[in-house]
Amino acid sequence: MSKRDELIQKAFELFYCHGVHSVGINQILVHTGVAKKTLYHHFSSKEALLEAVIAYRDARFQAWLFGIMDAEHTSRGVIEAMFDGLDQWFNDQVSTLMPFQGCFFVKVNGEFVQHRVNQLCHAHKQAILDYVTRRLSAFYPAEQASTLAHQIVLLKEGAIAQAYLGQDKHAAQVAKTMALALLPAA
Amino acid sequence: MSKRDELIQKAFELFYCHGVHSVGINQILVHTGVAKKTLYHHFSSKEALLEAVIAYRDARFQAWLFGIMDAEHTSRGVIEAMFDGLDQWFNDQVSTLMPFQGCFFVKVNGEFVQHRVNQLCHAHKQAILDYVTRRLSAFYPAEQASTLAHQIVLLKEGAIAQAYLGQDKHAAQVAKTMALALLPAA
DNA sequence: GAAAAGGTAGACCGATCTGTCTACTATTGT
DNA sequence: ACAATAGTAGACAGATCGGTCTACCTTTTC
Repeated sequence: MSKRDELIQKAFELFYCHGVHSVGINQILVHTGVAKKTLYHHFSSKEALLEAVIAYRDARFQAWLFGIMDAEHTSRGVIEAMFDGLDQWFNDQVSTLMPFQGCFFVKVNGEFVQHRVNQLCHAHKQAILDYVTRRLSAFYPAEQASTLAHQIVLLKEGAIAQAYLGQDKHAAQVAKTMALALLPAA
Repeated sequence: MSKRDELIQKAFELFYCHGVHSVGINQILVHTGVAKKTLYHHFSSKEALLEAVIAYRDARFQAWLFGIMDAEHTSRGVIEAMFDGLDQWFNDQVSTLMPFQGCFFVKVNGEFVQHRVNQLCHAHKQAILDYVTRRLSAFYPAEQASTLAHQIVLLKEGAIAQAYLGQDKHAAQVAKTMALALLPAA
């Protein structure tokens, strides 16, 4: 793994756990053993590093989530896979994600206002909404698929919030029950 | 309004908008016109101020939310009032709260880890869960009321997340529809 | 009318922050 | 072989951070 990737990986871990503004550049350097010059060779600023971290997490998260949903080919299967995946994430059974500490994008978004970072975080959520909408469009008319997708991503966000701040490790199952009830009885 | 309350009020506004770690003590002093000595006369540290801010927001938010729900005396009425209230909040029609910028407690919680403020933020969410559970207990058996309450607060958190980061100003209505569908047809 | 409490302005301290820079070394591609 | 690239250690600059302190003023209360 290149020094660049090491920096992104470790910066993500620290940002995810402690928050962006609480973690200094020097902390990242100590934890990686990388020289400061090297960091600023790859990234023009802490903010540039943060953007790379966001892109990294976005790619990882989408690969994981869409990966388990792609394997399903019924509307019920797609939704079940999604919330079963969340349940595994909440209970730290997904090695490719880090130990669950809420949604990285929600956390980062909360530390900035009217900033490019906010657009990137929103784009991540939009990509998931678009994916769910597209998958449901295979089973329902466009308008119904869109409505359902909005409901399901709302349940997903609610489950993440409840699992983290609400400390409810069963939140994914609660959300799953509600999500499946939304699907028309075939 | 006492200087102490002015500090709490303005600190909340700045923390809510920019995040706790992004806002310095000196910024709060400039925006209030209060002397630094006065701040440290009322609060032993920035952290003590933050705890007072959390207590302030907690009291304000609960007074608002429980106020509109207390007026209802049917299960449907209670739930409708809750999500109608959220809808007004998301669309900046609640003067006692500040312009909507997501959940303050979710944001603050995300900036700390294994810290006293995490407990305080969790306590806020727990208080809301307890209130909803208690209100529903008037209409349903204890176990059913508890299950319903968990579902309802999950929908509430999902709505807040979608309204803020998802930029969906209709999220409360989406959640409301799902919430009402959970109630047994009387 | 004296004491106590609450207030102001702002200098100051030590720590930490992001980011720059010098000087040097190792690797790699052509 | 040589130039470009990637790397090291760490001093340094300038700004900002939370927090302390001196010196002085105003209001309230007994």
